[in-house]
Amino acid sequence: MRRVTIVAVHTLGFAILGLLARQPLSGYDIALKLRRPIGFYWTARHSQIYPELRRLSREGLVTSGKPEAGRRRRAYTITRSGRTELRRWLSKPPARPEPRDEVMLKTYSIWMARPESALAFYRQLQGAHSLRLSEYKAMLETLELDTGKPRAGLDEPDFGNYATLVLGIGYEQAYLDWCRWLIDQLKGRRSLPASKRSSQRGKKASKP
Amino acid sequence: MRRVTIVAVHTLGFAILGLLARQPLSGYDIALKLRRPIGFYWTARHSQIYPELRRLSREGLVTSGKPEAGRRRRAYTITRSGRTELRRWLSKPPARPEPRDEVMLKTYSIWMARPESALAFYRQLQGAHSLRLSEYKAMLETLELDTGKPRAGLDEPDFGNYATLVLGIGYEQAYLDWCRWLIDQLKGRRSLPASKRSSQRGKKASKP
DNA sequence: GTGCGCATGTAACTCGTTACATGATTAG
DNA sequence: CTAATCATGTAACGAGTTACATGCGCAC
Repeated sequence: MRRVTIVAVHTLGFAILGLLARQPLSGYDIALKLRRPIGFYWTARHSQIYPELRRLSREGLVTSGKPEAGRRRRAYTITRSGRTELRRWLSKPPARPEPRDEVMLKTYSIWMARPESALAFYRQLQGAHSLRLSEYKAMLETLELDTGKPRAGLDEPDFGNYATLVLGIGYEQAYLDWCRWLIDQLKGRRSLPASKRSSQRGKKASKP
Repeated sequence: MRRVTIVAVHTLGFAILGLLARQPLSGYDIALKLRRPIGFYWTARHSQIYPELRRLSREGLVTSGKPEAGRRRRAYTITRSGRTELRRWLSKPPARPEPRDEVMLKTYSIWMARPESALAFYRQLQGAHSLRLSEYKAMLETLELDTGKPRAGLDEPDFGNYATLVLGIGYEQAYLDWCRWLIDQLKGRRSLPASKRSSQRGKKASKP
């Protein structure tokens, strides 16, 4: 006999389940992981995490033992049904994201700006993204067996880290290409956008 | 004599000012523009827009005449100080965005998924982004003088549209590269990530 | 013994969404 | 005349942030 329970879990709940599927953690630990590495694509403060953990616990998706001997710390563990719910969520088509990109919004009005201040703005942006790119690359290297080859198999947690980093790097590279192009434009040099320079960009991606 | 007024405008307020800097619009028109084209990087419902317009009006950044003859419609116009505020905002470094990327969050846990459902998931994603890319490309073409050359000058509104589209296209291309790579991985074909296939990707961006 | 990092909790507020509500104009 | 679109407004709710608050354990 199978009990059909309607469980409504927030996205944050799944972020937490995704962490606990790898190892048991306390609320405090989760807060740390939600800064780095997950913080690159999802964040939450502890003021959200503790209530969410209690909710997950109420739903039976995680369990918490008693606080550790002599410590206040209380570790949470994912349950069988927690894993099931997580897996179900993984294959559900994502909610279309509400776009909130302040840089794009500013760029839409770039024609209003004084060229010198625009130049300063986009140079600063370029610096920030370039830093972010090196950070990602360094993290990727530690997960690589060989250049471009993940050390982990498809069913190992590290493959998740690897795959997200690959997108992050692609995204940052595209962003930097764009910064360079735009800065050139602002300086009066009318170069081609990166995406137009080579006609086979991306075309041979799956058939090397 | 110069009055120094501390004006606190929401990001949405600047989105609206950015639109009104191009032409006078009613609240209704703004709601439409905030679906497309601005909707690609910022959105708002009319329930936010009307109150925000009244706030901007109170601050003296926009003015609204009487409703048009016999119509309910009321058009808003940006003021001189509205333009000044907008320009000031443009060069201010952007607030670091709170990342909320559900797809990345799922990918982080991809090792938990059944390969077939993961495959279906990322194929669907690929389709959606591929559609988005063609949409961007079609929009870009209408703004192009010649392939890769904007019709508009740096100080014309259309340059803003052009620049945002260039990033959008770069981003979607990177996203599609990643989808292809990941799908290959899931199928057991261990191809190189797009970013590793050619070592000069992006390097010659500003010096063709 | 004191200050820092661990560890958890809650209240107030903000921004944004959904839903409810109304009325005018126009196309068929 | 009637339905769709234009046009505006507000209330209730939800998710997330900032700020306030507490207490333990350990290193100096």
